[in-house]
Amino acid sequence: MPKQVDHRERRETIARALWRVAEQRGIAQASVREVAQEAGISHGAVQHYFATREEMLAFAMDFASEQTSLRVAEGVRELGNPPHPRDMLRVMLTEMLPLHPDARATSRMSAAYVLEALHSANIHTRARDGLTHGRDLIKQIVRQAITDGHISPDRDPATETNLLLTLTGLTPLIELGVIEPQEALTAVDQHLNQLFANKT
Amino acid sequence: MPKQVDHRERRETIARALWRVAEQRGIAQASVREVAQEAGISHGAVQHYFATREEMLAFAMDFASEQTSLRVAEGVRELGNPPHPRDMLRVMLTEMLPLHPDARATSRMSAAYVLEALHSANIHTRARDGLTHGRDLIKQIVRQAITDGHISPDRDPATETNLLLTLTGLTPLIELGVIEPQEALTAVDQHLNQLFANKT
DNA sequence: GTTGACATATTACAGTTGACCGGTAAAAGC
DNA sequence: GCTTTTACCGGTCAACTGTAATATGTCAAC
Repeated sequence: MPKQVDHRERRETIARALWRVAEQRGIAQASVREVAQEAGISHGAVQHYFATREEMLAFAMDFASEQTSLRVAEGVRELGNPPHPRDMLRVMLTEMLPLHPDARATSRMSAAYVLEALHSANIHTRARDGLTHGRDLIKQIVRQAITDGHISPDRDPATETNLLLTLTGLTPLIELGVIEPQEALTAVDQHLNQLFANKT
Repeated sequence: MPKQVDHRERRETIARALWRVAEQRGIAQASVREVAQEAGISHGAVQHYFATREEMLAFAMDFASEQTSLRVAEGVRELGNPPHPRDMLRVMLTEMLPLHPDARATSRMSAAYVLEALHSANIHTRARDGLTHGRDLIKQIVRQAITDGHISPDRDPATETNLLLTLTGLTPLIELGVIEPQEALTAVDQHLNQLFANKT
């Protein structure tokens, strides 16, 4: 057997280097050479792990989604047992917003992901499936919360789910410094207050 | 006097060509040459109107914001007199969402604008100021609506304004086909219902 | 019809890009 | 020792980029 390296780990290292370049200089500047330099390896090495730049970008984007999911899972695990649906939704939303360094990196990759999806059939499918999956998770929580009497049965699960996802629209306001992180949290809590109004 | 050309109009023509390229192939593909070809002129002509590519992009983005404002103003003008604050907010929000071709073009430019602002101090300032201005307009409407008794005085104008702006977060869901335009409108109306609950 | 100002087109240049390829080093099996 | 497989490097090439310099076209005033 030849010299062995954890392929997956290498790719993740390169992906994180790409995140840093994208965060500081934009996705457009994330060339193979630039990312290689950021990762401290030769551009030939990057090519060894990613046949094309497109493949590298796609992996870095999927990796960002994956890491976000892991952070959410971690946050939910720290909640009481069983966790209150309101707290679960709050964790999900706050981890999707750029409120701390890790979340900011993945948030920016997600933004670039969506923009790229608009003119790349390949990425479009993956982004859509990912979003649909996340939406279904939230919808299930909302449905269960209605069943358990935490949310008024008058509410339409689908519409309320869309409105919850909509809170990620705070991202541009935070990123551009139009509002403070604290104001974003206030807005999230206010929305959740309304959703869980007059209930436990 | 020499042959005269409406400078502003030419720049807008080029900007619209840039929109088309950006919409179909992404901002990254919006090179001087590509835009020139889309506009049906030589790339030298584009240079005549925009010294640099960056200047061209900045103009196209500002032009998009401007056109959105014009569409909003037009929509508000078509309302009753005096217009109900709820209707005004609805027009603003629906014109910012990619629900028809013009709005989609400007929406995509806005998205690219924000992404670009994250690593360009120049654009950052302009994007932030533009967003802050729009936010102040909405906040003023919310304040007035509270004064006029359309919205409960229990609501905090700043937070409610942030939540209204947040509805632009429906954009990715619409663009990726996760939800239908009709569902987006339902969500907007549901949010406005809650905001104007128990009031006229 | 000459001039001057501006619009547009052409060409050139230097730099960067992604992709490709040959070569080398290292590790493991034979 | 030899071969095979994997990891990595560095160079090369064609294509494309933004931009500058230059040339040509156009039209109105004098």
